[in-house]
Amino acid sequence: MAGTDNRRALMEDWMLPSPSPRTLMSSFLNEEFSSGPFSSIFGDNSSNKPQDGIEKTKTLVDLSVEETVQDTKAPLQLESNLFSTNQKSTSHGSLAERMAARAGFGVLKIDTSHVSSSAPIRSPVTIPPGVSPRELLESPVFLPNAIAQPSPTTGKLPFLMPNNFKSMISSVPKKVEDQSHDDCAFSFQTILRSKPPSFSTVDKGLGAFHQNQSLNDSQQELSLQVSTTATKDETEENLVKPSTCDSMLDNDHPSPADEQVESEENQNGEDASVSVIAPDEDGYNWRKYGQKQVKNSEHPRSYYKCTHPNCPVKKKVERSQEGHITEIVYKGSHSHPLPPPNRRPSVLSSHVIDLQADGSENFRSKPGHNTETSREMAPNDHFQDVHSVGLERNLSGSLTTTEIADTCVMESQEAVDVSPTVSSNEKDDRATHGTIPLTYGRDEDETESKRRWRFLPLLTLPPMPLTWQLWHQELSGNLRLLCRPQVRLTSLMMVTAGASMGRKLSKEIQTRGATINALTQAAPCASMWREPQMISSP
DNA sequence: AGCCTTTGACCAGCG
DNA sequence: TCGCTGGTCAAAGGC
Repeated sequence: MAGTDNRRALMEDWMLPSPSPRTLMSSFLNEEFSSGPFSSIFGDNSSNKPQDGIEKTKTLVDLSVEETVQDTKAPLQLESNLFSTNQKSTSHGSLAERMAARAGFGVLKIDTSHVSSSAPIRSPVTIPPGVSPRELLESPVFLPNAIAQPSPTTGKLPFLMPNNFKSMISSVPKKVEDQSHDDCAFSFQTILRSKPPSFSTVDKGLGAFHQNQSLNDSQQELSLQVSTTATKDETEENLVKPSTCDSMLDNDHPSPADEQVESEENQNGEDASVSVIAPDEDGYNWRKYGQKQVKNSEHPRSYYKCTHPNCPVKKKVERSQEGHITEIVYKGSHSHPLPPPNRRPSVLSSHVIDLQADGSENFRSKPGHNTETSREMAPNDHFQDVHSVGLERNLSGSLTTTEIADTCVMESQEAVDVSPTVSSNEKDDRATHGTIPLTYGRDEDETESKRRWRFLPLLTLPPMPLTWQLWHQELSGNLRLLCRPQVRLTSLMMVTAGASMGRKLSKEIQTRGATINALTQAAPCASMWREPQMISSP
């Protein structure tokens, strides 16, 4: 990985007024998001339930849809696709429409030449037609109810990215054709994801977001999230089913149900944001204490307990043979805050990237929603869910289009100070969790940590600095990655690589929580990747 | 050494 | 009471 200096240099470069891409994106996003009714997309989930009294929450994630991935031929058409997609995927389009469109798969290419003056940047991400950028942005993580999709590959998605960012990743399933490419050739395709039902409120809130970006953003975000939240069942269990996403994403998905999702919950019910996270990666530490083949299920059910002392939370996870999570059920509420990312055992820690400082779990969410359940339920978690986890939340649910559209600028501070009401402890906690967005190095000093990071719009958004999680790996070596910058830009990407490279990357990602840098190095072809822009805080 | 996973056995609820 | 089923325990082993 490039040293910090290098990184910085890159960042600076990035900061150079070469906004074209960004501008495009912004305008694009603005248009897209501002105009479109989110509610339609997300559906109503606005129901907020107090989670406190809930003992069990069931989040159902339907991931059946997988992203429709175009073949790798179009791998580099990311930006263009996005744009094209936009057109098609106006926010107005119904899901069905989008899906239908998707079936058509015509990938448009965008002429990026004007986007980025610098070299021939090929956009790594390809978005299938019919898919709106919004969808992309709304990665599974955003699924309302915690629909998170875990990574089929590992079964566990680190949702948090520990140190560096908190990026959580959700996974997205999808099928991709096998195409083996040179190791060097990586293409990213964005994966589509379903939208969570619950984002309606978000939509409404978006406008507001745009208007207020500043400090209040975080708060707004919170409120939005809260409102959006979710959908928790009255039931006490949270069931997460991946199928939704899958279905949305791809029809072809071979796997049965699919992929799992993760749910993060907010106590507030933000499920939405909830991102769909891999169950294992909800940020909490879990210990498997049993596995059983249940009668009416094709998949074995695994039983997990939260490893925190005295924490009664348990979860049941069903995975397909492929390792995809088909259902996640959380029971109980956490009696403790999310563990700091760096403390998290294996899974979490493994995700940590060298560069990362403290990640947030957000992405951790995984469990969703954090478990939504857990969050929802656990009083203590509230905060975390909403705030500290902040990141998670932000990413997942809260990320409104606004953020994205508006250059996605986040301040770490903002992230931290999501709410004035947050106690210092909570703040600390969040910080620990990595709620603070985009901090690159653990070592970073405050000054640095206080800097703002500017994220480029999704299309232009350079994956590099972002932490990506491996969602799934195809036999061919293709990787599905989920990226959730704190900004909430959640995106799924497909990396097309030769089998050998794919394995290599996969390992890297799984064991270390690959950073974009790592990917970049591995895939020189992905010249498009750029680090996010970091700007000094005012 | 500690933590986690695996896995067969055990327990409890229900019809 | 019995059998089925889901959930949990706990020993063994791995990392």
